[in-house]
Amino acid sequence: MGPTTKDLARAAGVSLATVDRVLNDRGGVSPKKAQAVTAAIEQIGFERNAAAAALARQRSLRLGFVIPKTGGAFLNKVLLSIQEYETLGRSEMTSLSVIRIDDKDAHKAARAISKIDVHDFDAIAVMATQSPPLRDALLRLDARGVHITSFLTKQELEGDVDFVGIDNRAAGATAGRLMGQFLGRQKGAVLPIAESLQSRDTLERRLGFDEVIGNKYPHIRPLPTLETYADPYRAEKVISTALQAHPDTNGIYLLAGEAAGPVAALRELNALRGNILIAHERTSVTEDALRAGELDAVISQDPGHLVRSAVRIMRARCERRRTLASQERIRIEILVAENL
Amino acid sequence: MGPTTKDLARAAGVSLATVDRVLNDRGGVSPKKAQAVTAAIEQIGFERNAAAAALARQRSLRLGFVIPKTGGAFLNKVLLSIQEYETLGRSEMTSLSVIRIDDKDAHKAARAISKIDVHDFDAIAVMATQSPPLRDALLRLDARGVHITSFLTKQELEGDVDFVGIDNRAAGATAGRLMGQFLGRQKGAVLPIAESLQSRDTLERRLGFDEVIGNKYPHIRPLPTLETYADPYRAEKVISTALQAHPDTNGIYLLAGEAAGPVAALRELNALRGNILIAHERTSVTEDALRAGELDAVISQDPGHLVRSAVRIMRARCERRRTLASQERIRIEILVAENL
DNA sequence: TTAATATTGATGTACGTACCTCAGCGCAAT
DNA sequence: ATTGCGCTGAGGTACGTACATCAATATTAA
Repeated sequence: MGPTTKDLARAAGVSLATVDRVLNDRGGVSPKKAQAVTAAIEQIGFERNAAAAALARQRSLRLGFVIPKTGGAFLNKVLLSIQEYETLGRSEMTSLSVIRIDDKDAHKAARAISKIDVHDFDAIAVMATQSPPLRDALLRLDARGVHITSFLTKQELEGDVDFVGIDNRAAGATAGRLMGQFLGRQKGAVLPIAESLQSRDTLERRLGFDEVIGNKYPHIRPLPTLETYADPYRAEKVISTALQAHPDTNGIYLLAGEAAGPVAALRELNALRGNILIAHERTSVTEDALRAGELDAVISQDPGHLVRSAVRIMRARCERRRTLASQERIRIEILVAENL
Repeated sequence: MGPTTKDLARAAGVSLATVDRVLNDRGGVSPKKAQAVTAAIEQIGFERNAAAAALARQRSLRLGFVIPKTGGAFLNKVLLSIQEYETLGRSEMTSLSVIRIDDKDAHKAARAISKIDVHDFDAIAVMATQSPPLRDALLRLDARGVHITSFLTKQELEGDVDFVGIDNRAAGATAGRLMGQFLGRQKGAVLPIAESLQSRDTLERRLGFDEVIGNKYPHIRPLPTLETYADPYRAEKVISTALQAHPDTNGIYLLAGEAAGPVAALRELNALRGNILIAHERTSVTEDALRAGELDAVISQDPGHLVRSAVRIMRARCERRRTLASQERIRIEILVAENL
C-alpha cells in the first residue's frame, strides 16, 4: 500500500543497503546521505511495515519489568496482568519477563540491575525508588543499548525517559469529589483509612483528596489517616476508637490497597450502612461490596492498561518510533454498582 | 516461535498445499484429511502468524460500516471515530468505508444493502432497525461471503452474528445511581430532558434510570421526560414551565445526545447551581461544564472504543479467528471534573 | 475398462523488511 | 605507492503465509 524501502531508496537516491543502515541505526553512513534518507522519509511519507519487519526480524522483543520484591495488592494485580499479557501477546512477537528487586536497599537494587545481561533484554520498565546507585546502574544499561522506561515511579536519567504511571493525586481528588457530592450539604467528618502512611501512593491520594475537600466542600472535616498495618484486629480497634471519638463521622475513605480488611471491620462494627464509603482499586472484594451496596464507589486504575501501555512504549522505543505519550495516560475509572 | 504451517503439515501427515486449502477454505479436500488437519491444529497448538499472513495477502481487509443517514450527535462522533481509525489504522492493512442508508424505510434500506458489491467488502457492520426485507438482503450478502456484524443495533440472522454495542439501559441506571447518591436524603423531583422520545437510546436510558430510582431512592420523584426537539427556544420554554410547576425539583437528567442546548437554557434560567445535573456523552461542551462546576457528572461510552471493537470483531471473522466477545464490551465511564 | 472428476503433493513466486557478505570506491596517513 | 579505513552499492537469504500451476494419483461414473 504505502511506499516501501525500495521506494525510499529511489527517492533518496541511495541504495537499499544504505536505507537499511539508516533505518536500523547500523552506522557507517555519511551525514549527507543519512540526511537525504530522513528527508525522503518525510517527503514520501514512508512508514515501516510493521508486519514485514516483525516477520523478518524473527526475534521477539524481549521486554523486562523490574518490580520490587514486596508490594501490596495492586502490585500483585500488575504482576498478574504481565503474566496475562505474556500468553496473549506472544502473537505480537514480544516476550515479557519480570525481575524482582529489593528496592528497600538501594545498593542491592543497583547490583541487581547491574547483573542484568544486556543481551537478554531490548528494553526494561523499571519500578523502583530513585537512588544514585540505581541511577548509575540504569545509565550503564542505557548506554549499552537497553531502553529504559519509568514504570509507576519516575526515574530521572537524562531527561528523555518515558514514564508510564498512574496519577494518584488525581485519583484521590476524584475520590474527594465523589465524597463531597455524596455527602451533599451534610456537615460531618470523613475518616481516611490506610494500611500505612509510608506508601507514597497513599500520601498522594490523601493530598488530592484533601485539596478537593478543602476547596469545594469546606463543611466536611477530614480526620487524620488511620493506619491498619494490614492487621484485622488492629483495624477493628483503631476504627472503632476513631468512630467513637468522632460521632459525626459520615464518610469513610479507604485509601489503602487492600479493602477487604477495613470493610470486614466496618461490617463488624455495623458502620457500613450509615456512612458513605469510597475505596480504591477494583478487586473481587470491592466489586462484591459495590453490588451489595456496602461500598458506594470505587476508584480504579486498570493495571492491565498500565502493562499494555508500558509494552507499547517499550516497543515504540525499540522500533525507534515516536511514542504517543498522550495516548498512554491511564484513565481514572469510577465504579458504582451499575457500571461494573 | 510457535509452530508454522510446515509443522502443521508434518503433524497432520499431509502436504503444505492441503494445509493451505484447509486453512483458507479453498475446498477440494477430503473430509478425512480436513479432519486430520483441524485435529493437528488443536494438537500442536498452531496459530496463524498474523504478520506473515497480512504480508502475504497483501490486500487490506475492506470493512464497511452501514450507518443510517440521519442520527444524533453520538452517531456523528461514531462517524468521526471511523474516519480517525481510517487514517490511523491503515498500517494494519484495513480500509474502512461508510455506507449511509435510509433506515426509516425498510425497503429502501434493503435495496441499498442489496446494491453492495460483494467484491468490495470482506465484512460489514450494520446499524439499522431490523426488518424482514433487510434481513433477507443481509442473508444474501452473508451467503455470498461478506461477514455481517451487528453494530449498535441487533440483527437476528442465523444466531451466530456478533454484536457490538453499548448498553443504554445500564448507562441510564448508572445515571440513576449517581443522581440518587448526589441527592442523598433530600426529597424532591428530578427532571429528565431529552431531544425527543422517539429515540430508542433515550427510552432505554430512561428505563434504566427509573429502575434504579424506583428501587433504591423511592423518595425521589422522576418527572415526565421533557422534549426539546433540539430547539433552544422551546427548550428554555418547556424547562422554565416545568421548573415552575415543580418547585421541589433539585435534580436534572439530560438524557439527550446534545447537552449544549439544555445547559444554555438552564444557565439562562439560573437553574444550574442549585440542582444536581447529570448528562450523557463526553463532548467539549460537557467537559467544559464539568470543569466549571455546572455539570456534576457525565456518563460516557467512548465511540472510539466502539469502532475499534467492531473492527477487531470483523477482522477476527475474516481471519476465521474466534472472537473474544467478552473483551468487546464498551465500558460505561463516569466523568467528574477530577478525572477528565 | 475407460473416461471423467476429485483429491493430493510438489514447487514456485510474492509480500516488505532484516541482516549478512563482499567488492569497489575515495580519501587520508604512512 | 601502499596501506588502511570509512562509505557505498549490489546481491543474496530468510521469515511464514497466500496463492497459483501442474503433475500425479485416487475415486467415481459411464
